[in-house]
Amino acid sequence: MDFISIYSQQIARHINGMLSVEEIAEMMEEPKLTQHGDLAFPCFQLAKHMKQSPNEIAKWLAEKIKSPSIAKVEAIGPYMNCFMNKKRASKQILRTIYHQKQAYGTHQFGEGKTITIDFSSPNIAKPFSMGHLRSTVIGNAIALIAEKCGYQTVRINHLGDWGTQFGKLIVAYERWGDEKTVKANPIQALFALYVLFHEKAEKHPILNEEARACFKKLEDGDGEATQLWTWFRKESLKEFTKIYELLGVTFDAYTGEAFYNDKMQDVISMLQERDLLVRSDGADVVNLEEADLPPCLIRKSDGATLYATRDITAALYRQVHYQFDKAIYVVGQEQAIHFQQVFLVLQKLGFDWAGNMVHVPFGFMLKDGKKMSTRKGKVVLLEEVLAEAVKLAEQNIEEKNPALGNKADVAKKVGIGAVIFHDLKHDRQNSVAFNLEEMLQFEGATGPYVQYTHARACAILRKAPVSQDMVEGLDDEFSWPVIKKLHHFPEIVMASLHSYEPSKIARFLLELSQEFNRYYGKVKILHDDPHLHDRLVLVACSATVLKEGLRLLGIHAPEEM
RNA sequence: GUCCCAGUAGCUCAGCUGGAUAGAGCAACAGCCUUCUAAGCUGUGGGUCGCAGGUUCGAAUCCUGCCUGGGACGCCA
Repeated sequence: MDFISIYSQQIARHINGMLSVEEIAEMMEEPKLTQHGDLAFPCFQLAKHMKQSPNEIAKWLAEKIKSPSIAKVEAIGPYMNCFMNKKRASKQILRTIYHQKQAYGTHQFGEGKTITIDFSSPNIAKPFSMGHLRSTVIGNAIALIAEKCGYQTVRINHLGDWGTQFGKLIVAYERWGDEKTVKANPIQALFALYVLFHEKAEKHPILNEEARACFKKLEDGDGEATQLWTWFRKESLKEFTKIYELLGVTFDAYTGEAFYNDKMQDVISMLQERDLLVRSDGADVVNLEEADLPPCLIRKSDGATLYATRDITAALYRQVHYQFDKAIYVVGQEQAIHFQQVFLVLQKLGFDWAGNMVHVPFGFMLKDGKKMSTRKGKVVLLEEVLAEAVKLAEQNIEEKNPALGNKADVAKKVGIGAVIFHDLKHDRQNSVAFNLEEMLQFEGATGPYVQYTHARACAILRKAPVSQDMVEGLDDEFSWPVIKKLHHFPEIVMASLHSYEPSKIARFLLELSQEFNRYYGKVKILHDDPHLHDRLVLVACSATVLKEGLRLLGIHAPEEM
């Protein structure tokens, strides 16, 4: 049941091949105003071919079109507005959804293919800040959407557990830290040391060199440094796991940067064999001038490796290990050049699959108009924000539905859903200004609004469950906007994956909720008349799509709230 | 200096593969719960779509230049 092809085919029949069905479909528009029908075909192009005014053509052609699927075609100016046969269309749409249930919107084009998704990837020994929320929820949603499209996904948490920062941390710990403080409150203590290091290093730059030397020691397998590193990493993971559980995010691998420490030599040798490695100011780089990119640093002058070295190594490992058809990196936009460099170096090494790697950038979480800086200690902790959201949800429940059974569970789903949805409803490229008040808003265009709509639908179905599978279809003007929205879900899922934009689903859910709530306000669903059953099917289908859409964003849909 | 992203209602944002009268939410104001969950619905007010050119029958949307904000640009990640 594809409105556009039905209408396009009808038009093509009467225009003597001046335009192909595909060309017609391409021009088809969805009118902004409901009184303009379900589809609009502008006649400007035809006017050129037929050497008549578009208005005349619209008038003439509108009268020719006859199809059981189309109720009427109306010429308004140069437009031919098509009104679908609501009864017939809704019958098919509702049947499909009611029959497929949560499988509605599933695609097969990804079957047999694997996508690796590198996301979240927080730095060890630092608290999980609001800044990490974006990568985590966007990556998680993309993984869920990809799975809905048939792909097998490998979710990789490329932990920032290696690099000069550990040199800094170890130096700071040895100078100013003590075991007791760190043991008592690991992340906080380590983070304090990290911030302290940056403060001191500003006055005494020599500390930076000390840190670099210390990281080199770590890379070379120095016992004491390795012991500290192992400890720091373990404590951090414990902390992160708590957050991931709260958010409901899972990973298939926690292979961080350190994992590739003993695998990088192969890459360096490969680059040397192909004469790609060049000495420059004492460091080893790959020149990328031909692509107008700055050189990619592979090895520092002290011989230690860099971020790019590890990412290249990781890509090779992943290709061998997972044989990905596509590799996605959900990492902030400030790293765009880095990924261009990494992908290009892999291409220069002769790996064709480097063309299947894509950086999915996103905007910053801003605080006071600026990027949050971990180095200066200016962070907002995600854990605190989540706790605040859950608390607020609890208050809301107490106020609005005190009789609710499992309050704590629902509060968690609603509070956390609000935070995730707030992040995902924006275009991923846009920066998001951190605004706690806005994030904890439960009314209007929010996650709880969608959840509430779902809960409302569920409440009706509890009172009057759908009793049989037959669907006759609805032809009233109130249900039609809801049915049309439901019909769009599969294409939204696909578009959302192709553009790596979970926000498309988030906005779709808001629109669907709005249409459903309008319907709910205008029509007494449980009214006992011959259409009761079909209305209940519509409610059931709406609930299914709302729940499934939220699931794709990593958000729960409680049945009561 | 070069490159990337953004600039649309008081605020937060959709719309951007060109098409009819530029849409939501928040905030403000006015209504709607003896009837399916008011975390909802209905209505009112609010816009030189950053600026200036250009392409086109038609530009918020495409092109060029400029302005503003954010970011990136070899030994951090």
